[in-house]
Amino acid sequence: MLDINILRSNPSSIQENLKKRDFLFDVEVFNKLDAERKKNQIDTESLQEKSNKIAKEIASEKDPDLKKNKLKEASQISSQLKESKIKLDSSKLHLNNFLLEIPNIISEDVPVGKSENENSVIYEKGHKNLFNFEVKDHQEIGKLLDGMNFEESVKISKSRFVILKNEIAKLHRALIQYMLNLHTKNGYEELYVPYLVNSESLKGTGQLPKFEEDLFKISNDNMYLIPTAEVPVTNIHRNEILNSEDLPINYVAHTPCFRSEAGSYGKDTKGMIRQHQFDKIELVKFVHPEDAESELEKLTLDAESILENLSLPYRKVILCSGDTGFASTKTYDLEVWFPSQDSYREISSCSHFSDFQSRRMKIRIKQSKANIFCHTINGSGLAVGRTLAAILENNQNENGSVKIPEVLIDYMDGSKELILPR
RNA sequence: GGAGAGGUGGCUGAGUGGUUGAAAGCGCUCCCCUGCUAAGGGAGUAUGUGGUAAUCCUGCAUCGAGGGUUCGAAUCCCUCCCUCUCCGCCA
Repeated sequence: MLDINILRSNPSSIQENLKKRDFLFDVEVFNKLDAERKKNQIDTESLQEKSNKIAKEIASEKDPDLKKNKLKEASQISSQLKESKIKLDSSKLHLNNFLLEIPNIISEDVPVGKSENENSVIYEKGHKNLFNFEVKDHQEIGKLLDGMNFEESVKISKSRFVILKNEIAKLHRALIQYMLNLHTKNGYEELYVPYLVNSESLKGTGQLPKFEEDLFKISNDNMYLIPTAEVPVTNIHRNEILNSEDLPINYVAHTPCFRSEAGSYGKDTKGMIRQHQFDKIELVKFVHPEDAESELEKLTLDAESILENLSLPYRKVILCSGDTGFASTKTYDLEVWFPSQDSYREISSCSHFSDFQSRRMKIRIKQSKANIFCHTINGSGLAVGRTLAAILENNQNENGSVKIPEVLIDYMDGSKELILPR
């Protein structure tokens, strides 16, 4: 949610900025809604004042006749007040709904563009293996190793789920352990959090009200499966006033993530790239606004360190304005190399939300004068399923066996290679 | 799931229809006094949102959340959420 005071004082700059997203901020509609709200609020509050005053007078009025008159008057005010409140509530609701649908403003250093084609690569890192044989994709390797099954999961669930087995299931687990250990060593506090959250939490981080169709909702309760650990972790401090000496707060959490993937029916139908359920390690920071830029860089580096240590080739991309998410002011994507697709694919998305989320969630920083909203930053560190798939593809041998990255060998009880079953 | 008790400011804790945004204590901040320390005295100490250019002034709201009754609700009624105790069930 944007600062309503800026919308009032400088609507054209906001409008200009949001054009970069192809979002039309309708100033006229806004002004109309805000003026309506203002009028109703002033009306209601002055009636309320009158009502409060006369109620006090009644309490101390001794003369029975005067008291009777005042009661009559008070009764009239009260019914006017009731009507006025109804109007006020409705105008507040309209204004609020309007505000909730406005995306965050785009940071000045974000390139302007319409779609992901206009994202710009900052750098590429790591060595792409030059395979002297025809590379297999990860699902084929998974099958050869008897570690990945997409048919059984359809039977027990539906498409876009996977069953991992044996050494691949273990590698999946090893990745989680490894990532959590590295991040906690780098100063992130580890959390275990609920996978079901209420709608307030989703509103706080920005998934609701706009993106309900991307979520799985529990039918017998007003709860949703989390689409990312960002939701429970960021909402930990909802409605809180933080002490500035406690900042930055750094959290890391591993959770499964559930996404309906509505609207992506044709995309990535094979393999583990796009699933309804996947595991992810999420990094979340609560920071002072002044530190936000540098903290985003830090967090992105922390996510990158996993890719580096796993020796996976990747690149860092800054998303253009049109591809930057609703709540974000600036986003870096980390994309890992998939040799079977001859392309890079997103494996982490590191975003600075400025005070967009904290304003919705009312997360403030204690100041001597007026409290300010803190800034939130988060990113994957990393998506586990995609990391697994990337290792299988990048580390494959001709027969389908796979070299285990050095740093994971201990986590695999000393195994250096995933070998084909006999 | 059943029975009962309860949710008040940073904390403890009064308050059962009318100057209660809220007593008192603790904590915290500032000032005074006391040649250190200890003790004492005084003042202040929530959040949000309006009117405003304004940290001055001032209105309104907030005693778990949302409704209702009433001229007036922290106090009465309803629904929901949460906490505690006992019982049942259970990874």
